[in-house]
Amino acid sequence: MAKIPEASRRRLTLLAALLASYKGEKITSIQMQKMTGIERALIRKDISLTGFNGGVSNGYGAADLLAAIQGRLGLPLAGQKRFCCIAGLGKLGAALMQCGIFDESPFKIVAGFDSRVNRTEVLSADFPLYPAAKMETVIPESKIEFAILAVEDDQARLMADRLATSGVKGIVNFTGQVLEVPAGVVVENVSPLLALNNIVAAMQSNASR
Amino acid sequence: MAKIPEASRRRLTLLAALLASYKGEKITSIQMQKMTGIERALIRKDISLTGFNGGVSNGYGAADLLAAIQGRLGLPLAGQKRFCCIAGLGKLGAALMQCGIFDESPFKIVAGFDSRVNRTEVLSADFPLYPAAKMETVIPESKIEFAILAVEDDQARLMADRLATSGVKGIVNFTGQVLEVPAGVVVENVSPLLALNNIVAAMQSNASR
DNA sequence: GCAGTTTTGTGAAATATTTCACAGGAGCGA
DNA sequence: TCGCTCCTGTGAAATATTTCACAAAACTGC
Repeated sequence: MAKIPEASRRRLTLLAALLASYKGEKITSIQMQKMTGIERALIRKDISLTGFNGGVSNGYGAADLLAAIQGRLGLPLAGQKRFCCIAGLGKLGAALMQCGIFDESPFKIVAGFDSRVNRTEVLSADFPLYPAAKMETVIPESKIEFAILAVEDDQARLMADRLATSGVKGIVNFTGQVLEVPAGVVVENVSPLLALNNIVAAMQSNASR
Repeated sequence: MAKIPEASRRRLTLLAALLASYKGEKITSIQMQKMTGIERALIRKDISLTGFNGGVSNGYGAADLLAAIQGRLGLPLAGQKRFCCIAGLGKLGAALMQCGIFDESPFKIVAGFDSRVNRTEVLSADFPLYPAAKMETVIPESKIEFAILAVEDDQARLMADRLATSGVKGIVNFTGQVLEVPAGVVVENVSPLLALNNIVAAMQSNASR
């Protein structure tokens, strides 16, 4: 089966998110266009990349379509657990670990790290918190695949290195730093500042159309 | 001047982030490739879209290149202030407003909103916090252009609507919901869950290459 | 069951993006 | 200054992506 281009992958993940919270039984490409802003012909092309073929002239079965996308992209299903850690337990890292965002998801946080011992001792969570020095042993032992990076900017690259060295395969990067990681490690940048800059750039571009 | 395609824009914003923290005077496309993973020919093409022409055979002047990218994309400079608000003052929203991430940036948070009055009264910040009912008046009055959306998923769409109606032009979406916004409003999705899904999808794709 | 309407799935055409490859400018060491 | 090296800037070629457009499939109302 051919590889799915990055742009299609991102659209499909977005569609999966949409479908996961969609309440109806059937959904058409027109409705999805309205909700996501993606051109409907493109939505159909993307869906065809998954091999799904259940959209029989009056829309797609939402649940089946979601399953097809998840299957083709290899997205984890609700029942599964894939292990994550949080690196950096400052305000933001602590909030991410406490806010319950991962509770219903297939991603489970099983460790937190901070280089300041007082953070790991003052905070509490329903998974263990370690000093950063333990990263290299805890990550492989706990089979941690992903990390949420929420350290201060000046530690970002060092920590990313250490996460990668420890075996982490994906990093959600909340810092403003651009991370240089070994091949095979995937970084997703979600820095609010970068996001705002992307928004400003998009606005300019729309304006001068 | 021609419009810059979205993919190029995103790469350029990333390069801008890279350059903003770059310590050297000169930088080559090869170094930038190493740090960002973007093919160097593509980096040069992207730079040429900005009209910058100062890369004289031994690399680009980092500061000049940064200025050129910022100028072409219309990114705000360090001295400027563009006003933002935070909608949703739960754990995550409160952390975002307190963690100081915007302090040195051209984005300034000037208001926080929550539909639960006790949140706006218990929390404190160096800008005012309002009940959500005040959004429609405060946003235009304070000339707020951007919002950080950190409400619970079940309120996400409603709040996004209200932000857009109030005149917000860009939303950084921390919720897991896909937002349907009027034309002219730009959404940047930074949900950690969506990010993790994107990472998983990318990993699969790299694996089966 | 039939005519009308809606929507999918998909080749083919139209665009857009990325990669290639190389001329030419600039630094460097002797 | 010369020869060597490194790097940019950019047409042209190679790919990839998106849009178009339409046949075929399935509901709807009568």
